[in-house]
Amino acid sequence: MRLYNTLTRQVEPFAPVRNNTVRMYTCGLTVYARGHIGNFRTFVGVDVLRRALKYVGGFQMHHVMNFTDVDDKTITGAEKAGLPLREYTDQYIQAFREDALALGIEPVEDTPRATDPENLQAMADMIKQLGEHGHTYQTDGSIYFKIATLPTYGKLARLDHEGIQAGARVDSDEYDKENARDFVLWKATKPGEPTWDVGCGPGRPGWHIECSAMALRLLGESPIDIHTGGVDLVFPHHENEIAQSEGATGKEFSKFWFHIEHLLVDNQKMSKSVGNVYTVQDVLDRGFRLSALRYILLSAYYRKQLNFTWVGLEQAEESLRRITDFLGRVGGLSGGVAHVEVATRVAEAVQRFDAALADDLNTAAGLGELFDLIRALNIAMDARQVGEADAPGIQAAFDHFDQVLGVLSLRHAEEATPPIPQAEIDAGIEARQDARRRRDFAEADRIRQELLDKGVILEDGPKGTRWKRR
RNA sequence: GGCGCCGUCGCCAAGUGGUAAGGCAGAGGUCUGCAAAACCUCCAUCCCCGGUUCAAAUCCGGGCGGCGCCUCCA
Repeated sequence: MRLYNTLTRQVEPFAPVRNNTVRMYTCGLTVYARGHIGNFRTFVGVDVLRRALKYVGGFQMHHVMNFTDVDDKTITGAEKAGLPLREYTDQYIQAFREDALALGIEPVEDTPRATDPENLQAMADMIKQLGEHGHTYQTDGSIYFKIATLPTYGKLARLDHEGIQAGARVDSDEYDKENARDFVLWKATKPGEPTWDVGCGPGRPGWHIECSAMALRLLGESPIDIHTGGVDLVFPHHENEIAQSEGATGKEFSKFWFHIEHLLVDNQKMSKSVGNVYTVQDVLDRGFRLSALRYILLSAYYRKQLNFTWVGLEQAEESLRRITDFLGRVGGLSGGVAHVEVATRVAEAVQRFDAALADDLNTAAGLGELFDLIRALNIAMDARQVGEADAPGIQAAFDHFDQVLGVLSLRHAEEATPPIPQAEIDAGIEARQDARRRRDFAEADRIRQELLDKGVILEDGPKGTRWKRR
């Protein structure tokens, strides 16, 4: 398996440093609001990485994804809502879990929260360690990381430090720093803010320290194998995580840095001021299924910006329909022996699919292989060169594709939920069959239209009539 | 201002030196009570201009256009 590494700006062969288990950390959501579809591009992208490592690479996973449940936004939000911080962030964590599930994102092994006592303790320990190594200083009860003490600072982002220093838009925090590039590890208590005293003086953690501390606490000794997140985290977040972790341990923090490009809406980054922020719920409200959203996210290379449009969602619906229709056709095969040619063609497709995914997660090329196989098998089925005995092998191949893509099973679950009671559909199909036998086609068409209006499409095939969701 | 990415058919999107995958949409046909689905056929020379090469969408230079990062941010 080969992956692009932001640290080296190159595609490199990947293997876990320790044994067969990949130790991976993902910077999760800051839970001050419901996650938007841009957030979920990242999380679906990470999910595909995770699945590819498991099902193509054959590795085990120890995957940590955190929730940032304390920062300026969560504190302000909780205050506005009149809720305790923990209670306020709970609701968005819950919402994230629901959205993630609905998008077919596999649960990860650990989902720590910054304010869990053991994590705050780990942060304090790391800050102490940094102090012992001479990387910190204090001002007014806050503790800062002194970048000048770490010569390798900037190796990930490769930014022009002089430029940062001279820039007018540097951190406008009220906290005093010796140097604009320095960043805060622990913020001294301010009136009305939540505060913890775990050995760094009363206060709350800076943003970056939580990820360093939780990653090493849960994944063990560095280097970990992969650290992931959205591109916008490269600087300063990930750069600072490296500074903290490597400053504290003296060892490399992570072998691979994996970043997912932004989802754009209307060709722009989503932002509240532009008014182009959509949530998972918004997609549902427009009558789309989340399998279509996941499909869109899968249809482009993760390192390229992806422009989200509603037209694109419609196209994704249709593409997905082609796959599920094909699978339905395979499921309806009857009679006939197994064909060697079919098995060979299927094996070829699986092999190519895996190769595409192993090549830095080329899901678009993988989908291309999948559709090529569909065409080939459709032609073969028309020529009656595919038998019922071939079906399990074909099914197994698509199950494999979907272990990585995670979109067909999602679609299946959606399809299985009828828009109207199953009995009503069955009754309609039955009544229509009667009408057709009587050659009362007007009545047959009326019934079909009636069901269509209720969101059920009927299709007549050799094995009778089947239905699917509109 | 600094750094970086991108520009491939109407739309989406692979391909990064050997003569343009795939999906959606569209046109014609086969099949069907009619549909739907499926199948067949058709549908691009890769933003522009130079250069390197036997050979470039793919490499180099210069334009034009879009986006992102440099500040909280997926």
